[in-house]
Amino acid sequence: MLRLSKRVEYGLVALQHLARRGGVSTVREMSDDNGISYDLLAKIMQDLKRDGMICSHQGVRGGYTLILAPQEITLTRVVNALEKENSITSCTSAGEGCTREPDCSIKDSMHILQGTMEQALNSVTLAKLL
Amino acid sequence: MLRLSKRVEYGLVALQHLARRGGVSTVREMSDDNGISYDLLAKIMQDLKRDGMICSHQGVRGGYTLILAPQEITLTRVVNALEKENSITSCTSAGEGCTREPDCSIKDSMHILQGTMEQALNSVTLAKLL
DNA sequence: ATAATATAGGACTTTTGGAGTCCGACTTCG
DNA sequence: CGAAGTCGGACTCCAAAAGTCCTATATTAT
Repeated sequence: MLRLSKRVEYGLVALQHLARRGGVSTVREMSDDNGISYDLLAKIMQDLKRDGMICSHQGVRGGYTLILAPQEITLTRVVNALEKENSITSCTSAGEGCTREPDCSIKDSMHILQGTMEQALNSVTLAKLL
Repeated sequence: MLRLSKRVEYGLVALQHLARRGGVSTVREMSDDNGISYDLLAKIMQDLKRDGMICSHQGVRGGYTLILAPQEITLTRVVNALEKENSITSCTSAGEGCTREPDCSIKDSMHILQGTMEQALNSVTLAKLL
């Protein structure tokens, strides 16, 4: 369907929340404010933290904080942080590879397309979503 | 996963086949040559025909023919012909609508993103895949 | 100390859409 | 007529996404 996953969608909502308010926000606060499953968002925040765009503080008065400038956070980065695969076809996936080998007729074309898409995702930053 | 569906992938392979060879090709010929399920490709060709980019001839010596110039066939058009939905999020879908209404904070942003993606898909034509 | 609040994360179930199959009908040419 | 095509509905199957549940660990306020 060529659709962003809910994980990415929720991740963007949360990042937007952090950027707009500044400082520390808890998962509970963000999930309640935006009608997102708490458990699901909690996992997403962990992934975003692993990437390094936010940091966490455990315990009472804890939560998450944005540590990169919104201009620095591209959609490509968010997608890569929250999804295992992001290749446009199996042809362009390192893990899978083209099933029509060795005579796949569109492999080269798909690599070009892959680049075009990544360029599009790269042109969108969190700053543009505020 | 932000991946093109197999329907679109197979559709592109078939369109490329038609463009390269010219004239009439049967589904059997295209499916055998490219290792694609016959039944699946048959449905795809019907959808491409409904769109108007190819025409069909039934009966013996029948098959499909490309009736538009490769430069005229954009990826957007192929995707629209082969997939019911192509909106980047439910927010940007006419049929679904945003579930975080009426206070969805990313709806506007997603429409911008939607435009960016369509622009990327529009920049790729069948002519570039030959 | 301890209770409350928060993240960390494994394991699981449910839901959904894509992918693929099967079968019967209709059409056309030789 | 019969072979070779497209046409199209109605399925099954499967993997990935989406969502849930539960326990552990860390931190702070009292």
